[in-house]
Amino acid sequence: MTQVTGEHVNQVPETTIERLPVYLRCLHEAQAMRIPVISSVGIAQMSGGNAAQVRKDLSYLGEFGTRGIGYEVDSLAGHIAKALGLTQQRRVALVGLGRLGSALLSYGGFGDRGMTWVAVYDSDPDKVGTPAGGGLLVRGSAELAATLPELGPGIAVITTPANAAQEVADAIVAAGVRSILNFAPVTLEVPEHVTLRQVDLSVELQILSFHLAEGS
Amino acid sequence: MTQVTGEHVNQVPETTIERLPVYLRCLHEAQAMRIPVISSVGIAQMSGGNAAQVRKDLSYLGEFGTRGIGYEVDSLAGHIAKALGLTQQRRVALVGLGRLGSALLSYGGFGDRGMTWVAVYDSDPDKVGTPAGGGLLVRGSAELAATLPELGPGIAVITTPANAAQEVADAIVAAGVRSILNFAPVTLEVPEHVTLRQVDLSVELQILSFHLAEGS
DNA sequence: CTATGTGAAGTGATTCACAGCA
DNA sequence: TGCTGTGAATCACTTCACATAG
Repeated sequence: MTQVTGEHVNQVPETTIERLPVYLRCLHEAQAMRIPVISSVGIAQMSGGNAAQVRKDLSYLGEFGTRGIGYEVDSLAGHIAKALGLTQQRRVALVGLGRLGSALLSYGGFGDRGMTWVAVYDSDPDKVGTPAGGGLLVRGSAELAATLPELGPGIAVITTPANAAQEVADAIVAAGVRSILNFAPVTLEVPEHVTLRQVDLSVELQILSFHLAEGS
Repeated sequence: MTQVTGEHVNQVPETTIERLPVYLRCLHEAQAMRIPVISSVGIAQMSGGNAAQVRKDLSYLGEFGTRGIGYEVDSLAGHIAKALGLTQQRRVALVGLGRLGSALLSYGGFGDRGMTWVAVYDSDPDKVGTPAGGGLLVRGSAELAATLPELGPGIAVITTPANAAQEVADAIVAAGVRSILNFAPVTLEVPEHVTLRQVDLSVELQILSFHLAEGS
């Protein structure tokens, strides 16, 4: 399940925003294959979408293609990365160093593209002070309110147990963080101006279960 | 990012299906708080949604409420669970026992509600034969085609590296699995009749990054 | 002749607003 | 009176189809 709240007189539709990172990944694959130019049909095939939609999505960002030719891969990747705000490093904090939190930290996939971990918090005293990866030491959750503001992350990831998540979210918001990615299976309440995305693994499985039940 | 493909002369809209597990979670919370009856407004508050939408969503499944009163919590939870196919145990296989795969296995959250792990595969020979949790031993990925059909999972979860995911998906589909939850950051191609959901952590962060860039 | 960019049409989901019922 | 269930209205996204440019 994904959910977004936040400021909205959206120029670009939310559904388009959700596809842009996928297009970007396809363009990086094309770069790796030394493909210099790609058409909307090509992007659609790689991303599992539809060519008209690719064109409309890209048109929200500007006019990057050449009629009769297609899109120059490097240039288009640059434009999408810029639209996504990936040209500046994004500072990200993690709260909750359980198995899932550890997995995210060690996952190089987004360590790469403009995302930098700047802090890791956990409430377990045994973990506090130990290395968390990336040269970071685990901080105690009690320190969160005191230390997060100066670290200045734009994004915080919550991987705490469900019962701690709202309290953590409140502290994160109070520290000025404007975007939250929550993996805890609870509905968080955040102010209007905070963007919240919810990823719930149990919800995903239940959706698949529905389709199995329906499928026969 | 989430994506669904599959058979569709959908009675129930996909967006509704995505909210049902959330409503179910709220009802379980209400049960834990010994609340016997809840209104659409109450469910909306707990789930972060809107009351009219809650009513419309539930109306796709049947007429479970009492006018002037609301919904009986236990009964509604039962109806939603049934609609989601959670009254029967769902057999789930995991492919790729890295950090993320391990985290999912150990996450009790869905071990509970109608989901049972029936097999774990990994390509690392050092892991094969070792205990994976829940009394399961890790099997080699090479065995997948031979052993998965008789284990008969309805759902498979892919947590392999990106470059292995399509091959794994092909084997899974060939083994008769009809629902796939993919965490590998690639666009998978699956036949029409297979339901695919994609969870990409990097994509989620990039979406949040967009909103930061836009927000000021 | 090819492929983009985009109004217009079509489709689907959300919200409204109220009839129906306890 | 209070709250559900639901047509009707609204809003948003997708798809079509073609003018436009190379």
